[in-house]
Amino acid sequence: MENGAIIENLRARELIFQLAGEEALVEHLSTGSRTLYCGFDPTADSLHIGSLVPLLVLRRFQLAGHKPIALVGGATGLVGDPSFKAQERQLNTPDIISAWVDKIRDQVAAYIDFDCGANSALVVNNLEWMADMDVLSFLRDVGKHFSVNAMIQKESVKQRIEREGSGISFTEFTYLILQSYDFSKLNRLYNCTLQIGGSDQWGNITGGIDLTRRLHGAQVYGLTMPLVTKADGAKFGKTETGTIWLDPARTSPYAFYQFWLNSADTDAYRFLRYFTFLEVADIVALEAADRERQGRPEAQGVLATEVTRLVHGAAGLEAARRITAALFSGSIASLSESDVQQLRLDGLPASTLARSDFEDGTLTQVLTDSGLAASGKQVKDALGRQAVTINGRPLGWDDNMRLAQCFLPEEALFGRFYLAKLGKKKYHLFEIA
RNA sequence: GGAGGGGUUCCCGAGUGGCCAAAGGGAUCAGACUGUAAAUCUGACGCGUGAGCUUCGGUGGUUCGAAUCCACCCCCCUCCA
Repeated sequence: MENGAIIENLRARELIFQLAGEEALVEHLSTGSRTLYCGFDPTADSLHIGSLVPLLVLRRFQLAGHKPIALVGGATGLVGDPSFKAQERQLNTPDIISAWVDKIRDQVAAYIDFDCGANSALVVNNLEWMADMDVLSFLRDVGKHFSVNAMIQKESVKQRIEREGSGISFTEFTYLILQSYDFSKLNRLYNCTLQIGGSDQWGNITGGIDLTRRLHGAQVYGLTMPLVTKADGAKFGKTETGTIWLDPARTSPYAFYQFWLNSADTDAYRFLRYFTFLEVADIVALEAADRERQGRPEAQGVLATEVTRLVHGAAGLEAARRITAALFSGSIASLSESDVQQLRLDGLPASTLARSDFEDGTLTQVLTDSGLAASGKQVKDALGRQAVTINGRPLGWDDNMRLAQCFLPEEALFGRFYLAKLGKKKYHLFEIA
């Protein structure tokens, strides 16, 4: 791809929300290989799929011949970004943040290429330059360039300032300045001239553009991507089981695959643009083909396949599909013993029980403890609707107290496995020790 | 430091002595319908199979009885100094 075609490409993928310095930026990108960055703050020990969009855009830029820098916010994570947050955030300890930084650095590194010559990627931590800055230098050399009048006008903090019942601490208010300083610093260190981020980062990015000009007289640019939304208005990236994380220890490849497979029709094509490297023309063709056909569209399957491979690799995808095939084909009985064991290794939720555990206790207890159900009430509700099965046999309300009859020895797969199912989509494998 | 407003179950938000496990909405879960969709309808939605148990910032108190009243404390917001 030509250096400059990247903007056109991103536009076709609907990945551009706002551009700072549009024409100049296109010109800038067309005339050489540039350095750009995106920041990722450690707010947990893993990124979630919301961060995938900017991460992949970094890679898109790299594929177009530009040099990406992934910045991990070891310093900014200590402060907390107030942008569009309704409430002040709880501060985490430096120890915790530092541990998170390590994990996120590794995670981020998987999406960009560190060994491709001149435009090899970099990962940096803003603690490198923020740690030794003293308060007075900060206030005199950096803070002096910011107008509080302008800062309180930022849309990102407006609700915190104007809304009755909320507020903002000086700490979080200062976040904008820290992130702005990052940009100017990267501009100095690596001649970084573009910052990208989610649309919520617009205020922080323009702050950095202004500061870089004031500090170094350099013209730099910004680009934001749209916030990922869902057709039904629910928050993207969350499911009943919680957030969809990139870390396979937190969200198994199977769960990850299922998440994408369950995308709404109206979202699937947009997500294909956002989260895959498929050509836009191919996505358009797929959409047209799906429209022609009756029944289930192919888009979700393609989406799940592509994104799972991207994040969890071919092996992760393989595992996810294997489980999906086994569970949704209804042919659990046809699985071999090693298949069943493989399911467990592949990330199907599982736990080990002893026969003696069935002597007393209740089914609701067992299913709740296993994590299959959130509460006994849920199990109770499902039992009343024939929505709980073990190895394919539906259980009723009467079975709740008779645990041993739910797990009959003769019904065990290979003498020791029970696959419990709650509703249509939730499974848990029990192995008898 | 002063004056005022506020902290309710995942979120928003009603509730000012018993009828309150706490309205309503959202989110979520399950069932029907389907395509492992959407929309719609139904049910659940603090915990417990159950009797029952534990909740309304915290601690004490008043009362037969408190989310509701009182005292003190903690936290948040607004204005003043």
